[in-house]
Order: sequence, then structure tokens, then C-alpha cells
Amino acid sequence: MRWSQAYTPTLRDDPADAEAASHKLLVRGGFIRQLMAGSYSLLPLGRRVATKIERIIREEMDAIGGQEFELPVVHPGEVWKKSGRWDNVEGILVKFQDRRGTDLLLAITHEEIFTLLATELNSYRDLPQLWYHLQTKFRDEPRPKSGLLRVREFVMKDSYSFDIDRAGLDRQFDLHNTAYRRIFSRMGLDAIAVQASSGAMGGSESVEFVVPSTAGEDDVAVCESCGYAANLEKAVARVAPVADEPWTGEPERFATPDIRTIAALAEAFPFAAAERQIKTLAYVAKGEIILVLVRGDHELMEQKLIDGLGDQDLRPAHPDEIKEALGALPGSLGAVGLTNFRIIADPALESRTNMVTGANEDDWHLRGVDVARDIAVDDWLDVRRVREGDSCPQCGSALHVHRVIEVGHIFKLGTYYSVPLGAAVLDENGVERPIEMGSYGIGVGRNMAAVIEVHHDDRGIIWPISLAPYEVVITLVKGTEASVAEAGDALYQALAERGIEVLLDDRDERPGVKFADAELIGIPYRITIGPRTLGDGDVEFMDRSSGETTRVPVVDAADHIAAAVERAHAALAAG
RNA sequence: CGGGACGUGGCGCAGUUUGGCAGCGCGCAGCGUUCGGGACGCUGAGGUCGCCGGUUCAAAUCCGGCCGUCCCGACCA
Repeated sequence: MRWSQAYTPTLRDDPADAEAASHKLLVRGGFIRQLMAGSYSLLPLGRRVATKIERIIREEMDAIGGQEFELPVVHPGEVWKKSGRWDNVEGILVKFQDRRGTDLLLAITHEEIFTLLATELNSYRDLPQLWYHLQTKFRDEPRPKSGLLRVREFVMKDSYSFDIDRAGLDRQFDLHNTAYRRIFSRMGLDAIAVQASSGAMGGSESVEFVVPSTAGEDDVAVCESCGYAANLEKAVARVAPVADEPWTGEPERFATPDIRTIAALAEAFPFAAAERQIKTLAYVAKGEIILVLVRGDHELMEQKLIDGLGDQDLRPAHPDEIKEALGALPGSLGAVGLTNFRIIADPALESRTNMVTGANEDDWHLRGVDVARDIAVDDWLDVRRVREGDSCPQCGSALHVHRVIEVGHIFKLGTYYSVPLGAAVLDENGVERPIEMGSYGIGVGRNMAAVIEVHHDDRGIIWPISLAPYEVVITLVKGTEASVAEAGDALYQALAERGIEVLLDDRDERPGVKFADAELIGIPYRITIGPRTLGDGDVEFMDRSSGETTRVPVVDAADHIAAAVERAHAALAAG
């Protein structure tokens, strides 16, 4: 492609409100333009990158036996009513009606429709199956973030596995695990697999693939000794025991005027160090107030509570609800002696004695609380948010907490969808059994952004060769001189014949502009052809990632470049 | 959903407090000088000031409503 004919609208100014590096560079480099909140047009450069991501995904899905489909984006509401998601999925699901008044929706994923197709499977002999497609999803996210990291409309590869039993599902899950590792590796991402919460998808087990980046929105805990890794929504840790001071007798009330926080209480009373306090949180689940107890210096991880209760419908109680139910406002709450509320407690409180907690009367607290004796705990549930430096649950080493971008997620769904939608087959004994399903997703645009977050510098994007919109750019300096133009054309032809994707920068621009643009859009290799070296029969060869420049004789240039491109591809393919 | 900001040529913004000719930078077009790291001069094109209504002799500016976008707190590829 001649650059003079390519549409590459690079910008000099940074886009407004661009806190993510990938967003800034994708916009400035002419890869994407925003249409509305959380919705972006892909420009030619962006489309080329997306195509390459999709190609890698297809190759790796096909390699584990995947078969590509293409399912619609608009679905009948009826099928989603059968699966339950028409009513269960709140907010992000866009529902509407056609002219006949039929309920329709925009797909947020495609479990229902793939499962519907799977109802045509009749025999265990038809299994296993692995089906996938690359298709648009629309999720009406309340707050899309700038850039491709978090949008409302996006293309995702989603695949679905169908097996006769758990063992088959486990096998397909493992196959995806390896395929995903290869996909990320080929895109130049060092993704790590972590245990995750299944959230609203249903199903039993899920693994997230994440890439460390400050632009991310998730946190994971990782143990470098034994390899334990989990999203903080799921992670657990060993909590060191606390030696309690002795206390005999009943809890004792003491006045704590205007003290509303754990920290203030700890500061005011030497016996009320944060780890000796019980933090009492009030939530509303299914319309009922429940109390959640964690150690004073610990934080509640809401998702762990949701998963533990098996109830998506959970929210913090409002102050007026709390006042009415408990007789006090947050800051003076406690669970001592209460039996009319469900009480959930974190195991870090188990068998603790001589604790401090609120007295359910504003400005009063209790000391000398014995958890086992004084609090009627209904359920012990690990709901504590893991912190940097906590002890690994497996080996006891220090856990590290990292901010990450979630680039892929794989779920074991089991029969969550196959049962309500009637996808079942006869087994070898002629007994009908629901199909065991898994679902597996990778977002194309989010991965594009994640790659940039990891691979950029102050000049722009540094694409891995596998994703670069072009592999090589030939920059003509003084392209009006016949010798330069001819050398450029000849090299362009030679590279094209070797199957290399080349952009020939024949624009009538000053060299500085051309260099800056090539670096901004991140083309891995640049050949500079100009009078300065052409007189000696040389061109310059520059590696975008290292910045190294070498002189190469014109006659060897095509071979030299082709070899470098091939080496770069091979290095990524090898992982 | 709760809270906060913004909306003015293609892009980034000033002007709004105190109503009075719609401006700046980048980009764009023409001419000239330049030309190996984002050049310079001259000339020029381009705007229903988000939308609707109100106040006023006069509204980008004041008032009301609506829409949109962004940011901070709970969800996901």
C-alpha cells in the first residue's frame, strides 16, 4: 500500500479524557474513532489489527477441533425466557419489540442460541462438539470507560463445548486453557491464568486470563512460590492468629461519643486495636437485612459474599433501614445477642475473645465480646478481601496483588443452559442425559488495547509483528528524486513478492513527520531510503522496539528484511 | 443507580463571571521558501456556539427543560 493513498488520520493533539495509554494511541494513530459512549468505529488500521487478532484466534480454535458458526445478534426473547436470563440479567440487557410486538433482545453472549442448536444433537456419538463464532455483543454497561478496554458494543470470540459427561467437559476446558495460552502468547501478551468468580454466567468453575497493567480494572492475588493465582473476587489467604487478652464475664458497655470509624475507636481506646474489633456491615438480600461480620482491620469483598450466598440480588442497606432494624446508625453496629437477623461471619473471627464491637446504640460500644458465646453466627463464610503480603492459602508464602486487564475468561457451565433449553442426548445405555457445557470468551478489541498497554513507549505503539497493521514501512526521504523513488518501488515489489505487508511512505512530507507517524502507529520495521545512504548503495533498517538502526546494501535489503520478519514471527509462535 | 464536570469550524480549546462584530492552536486549500526527526511566510476555505423554549432592543453568555459526552463509587471479554 502506498501511504499517499492510505487513510491514516494521525493526530498531533492528544484526545481529551484519555487516561488509558491505549485509548490515546489508538485515537491519535488513526485506528479508532468514537461514535458514542462505549462504541467505536474501526478505521482501516484498526480493522487490519482486528483481522490479525481474529485470525490467530481462529487458527487456535480450529487447532483444538473448533468449528466456526455465525449466529445472529438479535435474539427472540422467548429463548432467553426459557433460560431465565430474560429476567435474571438486569440492566445491561437491551430489550425491545419488533412491529408485531414480539420481544427481542441484543445478545450479550450466545449460550442460548448455541444451546438451541445443540438440541438437535441426539446421541452421545455426536459428542464432543466444539462450536464457536466471532460476533458482536451489546451490553448496555452503565459506565463504559474510555477506550476499547471497556465498551458497550464489542466483538468477542465465544466458543461453547458440548460433552456427555464432566470428564469430557474437563477435557475441553483444558484444551481451551492451552489454546488460550497460545493465543495470548502469539499476540505478545504474558497472560496468567487465575481462578475467578463465575458471576452471573452460572456454572461451577471459571478461569480468567489476565495481563498485569495499571490500566486494568481487576486485581489478582498471585503466589510466586507455588503458583496460586486468583482474582480478588475469589482469592483466599491464611490469616495469622491473634493472641487475645483474657477477659472474664459478660461484655461491657462503654461510651464512645462521636466515634464512627474503626480507626477512631482504635485511637481512642488502647484495648480496641483494629484487629480486635468486629466490623458489622448490614446488607439487604432478597429484601431481608443480613449482617456481615469481618475483623476490624479487614475489608469485605462483596463478590465473595454474593457467591457464598448464591444470590445476585445484594446491596448495602441504607442508613435509614439500618437505623430502623438495629436502632443505631453505621459506626455503632454490632451483632451481639441478635437472633432475628441472618448473621454471616468471616472465619478470621472464629473463636476470638475479648473483642470490641458496636452496641447498637449510637455512641456506645461493647468490649469483652466472646464471638462463640455472644454472637449467634448462622454461616461462616470467607468474605475477606485479600491484601498484599497475606499468606498464600496453599504454601504460606507472601501473596502479591496486581492490577490486571482481563483478556479472556473460560467457564464450566455444566447443565445450567442445557437443562432448561432441553439439550440432551441418549447415552450408551439409552438413557437421556443433559449435555455438559462450557463457554469460553476472548474480546477482540479489549485484547487490542491490552497489547498496546503492554507494548508502547512515548513515541507510540510498538506492535508485535503478529498484530501490526503493516510489517514494514519504507520511508522515502527526498522521494522526488528518481533514484530514491525507484529504489523504493523496487524494494516494495521485492518485499510484496515475499508475502510481506509493506506500507510505502511516498507522501510529500518532511522526514520528521514520516518518522513520527511510522513510530506512532507502531510498524515493527522501518526501511529508510534516502540520498544520504543510497549513494553508497545502502538503505537503513530500523527496529521499532529496540530503536537499533543498521545499514544494509540495497541488493540485500529484501532478503535481510524478510529474514527479520520471519524471525520475529517465529519468536512469537514459539511463545 | 448515587455524586461531579463539560458540550463553541475536522481535532484540541479560549470566550460565559459582568449579554453587545465568534476567536486561538493544530489540521485543511493555494502560492513561495524549505526538506534526514513533527519547518516557515503570505493568502484562503470552513461554525444552526448540543437541542427546544423563555427573558431582553440584543443571548455562545442569563433562566427552564431535554439530549449527549466525560470523570468518581457497585458489574464484565
